[in-house]
Amino acid sequence: MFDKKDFHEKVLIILSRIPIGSVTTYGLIAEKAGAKSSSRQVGYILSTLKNNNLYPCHRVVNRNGLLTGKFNFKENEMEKLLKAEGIEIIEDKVVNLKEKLWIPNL
DNA sequence: AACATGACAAGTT
DNA sequence: AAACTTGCCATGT
Repeated sequence: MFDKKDFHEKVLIILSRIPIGSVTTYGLIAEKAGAKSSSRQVGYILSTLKNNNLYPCHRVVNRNGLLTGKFNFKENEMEKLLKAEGIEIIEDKVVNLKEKLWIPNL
């Protein structure tokens, strides 16, 4: 039984634990937060955070490694932040995603 | 209250 | 392999 508040909370917790230099996906976060099929809501939550800079929103990409949320940032802020952490981006996609991917664990 | 939309993902064609 | 379809569910109109 997961109510939306729990889900939201867990997402934030997981989000705050993404290591520098790694990325993770909406689906993985959703799964660890207890609602495997709610990956969409994860993105929605991030958008409501409005890039507080309190959470590393830029380290979340879709399962393809594509920077789907980049338009929520200033121009190419997202890409810049990731590159600054050593993540290579080509054509808005994370290069070698498998290596950079961080699997959330509680 | 009903309907459309979205920072996704998995399955089918 | 790429395009299309379906499931999902909180938010906004």
